Amino acid sequence: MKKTDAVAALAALAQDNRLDIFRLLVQAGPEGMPAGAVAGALDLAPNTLTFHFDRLRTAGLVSVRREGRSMIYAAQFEQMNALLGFLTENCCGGAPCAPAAECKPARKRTKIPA
Amino acid sequence: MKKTDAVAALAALAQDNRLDIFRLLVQAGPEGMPAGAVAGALDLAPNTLTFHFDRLRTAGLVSVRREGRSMIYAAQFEQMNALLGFLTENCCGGAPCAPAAECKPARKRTKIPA
DNA sequence: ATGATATTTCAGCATTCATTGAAATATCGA
DNA sequence: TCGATATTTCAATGAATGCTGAAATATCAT
Repeated sequence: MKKTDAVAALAALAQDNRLDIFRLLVQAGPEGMPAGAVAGALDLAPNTLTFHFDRLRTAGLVSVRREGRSMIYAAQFEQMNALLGFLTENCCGGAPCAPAAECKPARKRTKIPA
Repeated sequence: MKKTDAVAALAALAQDNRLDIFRLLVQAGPEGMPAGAVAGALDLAPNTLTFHFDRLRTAGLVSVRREGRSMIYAAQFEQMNALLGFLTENCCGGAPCAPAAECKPARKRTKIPA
């Protein structure tokens, strides 16, 4: 990851609502969740939400896909891992001191038992 | 670490010059380095530098101490580790997936051989 | 096609941010 | 004390940010 990307990702996460949004998506897993659900969960105006999604997407932290009339947003775990890697790689003047932090959710969740 | 602190730390790092400054301090180790040395290394105006140091300090990412007429700034590794912890703790919906990333530089470096 | 649902686009506004220049403060050496 | 060095403070300015409201677009059900 280049410094520019790191700054973009950090800036994207450095805002109350966006950090909430991202954490929600991270917890939702790789399948993501529709914009409306996020709006409901965090009580945000839909246009405000679009604005923040855009910033997260530009930073490569989330992806979108359309599903019917819903837009499904999902966290991009690889980008988050790259950011963690970038932050730790400059640690301790090159001496290996930090294990690379990573988050590898299961690709697809088999149906959750009720 | 509370969300507020995380946002503050992320915002502090989400800027070109400050990310450079912080990385430089991280590489300098816990003993830190004088403001002037940072200014020289990154070619920044001294007042601009003070502005950024302030932001980093408010976010708890650096500390200062006076030494003669120099102000020695040092990275606060614990705060950085707390931030990494915060980012990974919300990973994977609570499932343990990421080892806590940490950076623990030696407290004091014994004289470096020439 | 029509109306309803889901989301985005656009214009505007107050706030915050990063930088600059000039002046102030603190410490050291002679 | 005087001058030099190191850093901070203050005021000003242009740019970016986050939010709001109104209108546009896309999809679905009938």
